[in-house]
Amino acid sequence: MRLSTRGRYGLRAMYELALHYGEGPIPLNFIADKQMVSVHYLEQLMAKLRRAGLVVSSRGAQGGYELSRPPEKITVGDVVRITEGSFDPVQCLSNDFGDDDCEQFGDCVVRLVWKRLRDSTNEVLDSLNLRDLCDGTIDPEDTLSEKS
Amino acid sequence: MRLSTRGRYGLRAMYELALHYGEGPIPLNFIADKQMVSVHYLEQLMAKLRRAGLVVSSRGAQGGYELSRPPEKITVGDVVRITEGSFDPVQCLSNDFGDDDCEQFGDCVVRLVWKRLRDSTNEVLDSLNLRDLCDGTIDPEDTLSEKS
DNA sequence: AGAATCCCAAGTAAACTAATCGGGATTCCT
DNA sequence: AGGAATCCCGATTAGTTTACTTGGGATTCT
Repeated sequence: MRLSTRGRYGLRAMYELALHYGEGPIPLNFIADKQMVSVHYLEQLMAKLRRAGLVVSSRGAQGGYELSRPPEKITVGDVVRITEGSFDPVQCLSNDFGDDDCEQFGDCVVRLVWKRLRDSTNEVLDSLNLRDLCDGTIDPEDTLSEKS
Repeated sequence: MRLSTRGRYGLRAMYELALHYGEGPIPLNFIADKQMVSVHYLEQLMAKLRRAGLVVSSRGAQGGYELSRPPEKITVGDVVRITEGSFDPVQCLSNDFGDDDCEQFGDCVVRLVWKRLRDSTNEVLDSLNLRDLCDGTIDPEDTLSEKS
């Protein structure tokens, strides 16, 4: 249950883009410098995020990446689901898994456990958006912050 | 963010032991048959659980494994943390990670996200014990069941 | 004695991770 | 027009992890 660098770098990159939202395209080498990651590796992550429609890119000099919509419209879950893959802890929770693929699909007790785990993961990560990260108002103690 | 077979088989094995709690030692081949897993592979998982004190073993004929305490005293989190490893999604959340190991340790925004993720994971998995699994009273819709 | 079981350590094929490498296609700026 | 800056794409690779398998030894019951 460890996040890969894809999810970590991906979110950090998106956080950086959120900080500079509205300032035009930000080149990857700017982000790479801040994070000590190779531009090439970041490119792979950004390609995924671009195909998913979370960022738009402009090529050529003065080009770069920017968020496709305002930071408050992009949740942490949006980002991590793309870069890291879905949160389904087990295969039998994914959409393309049929009843026939596991003989005890219907009444599998442990499956309910993994379902809860997935749901709570989605809930936590979707309760935070990129604006929240920029504002720095996340309470480290709260698990699920109630936004008043 | 996918669970390995260790966490899945481990919990299923413990669920099986919980179902037969009080009936004396259950041999591994009984569990292996039900789960279509090799006895040898299960042995590796049970070794971890035994070293962690969650099960006790008896050797020789008529031997096997049994829970070291009643099912309601063992949470799903207890089991999965042992077989799967801790839930720290990133290294900088683990105990042996010092402030010096990451220059922005103190005021790292994304780290707060991963912290929340870890806390909610622990919360969900510790809210269920092996007795709950046996009772079959888990509501598939609830993320965190309130036991009344 | 012999069967059933747990115990331990090593080996292994396949997949995955985290990159790196090399080059091509656009676009801006002068 | 030329050159620099940038994104874009696909291949390769070293290292790690996963999910086992193999082979045997120790203990206990009958």
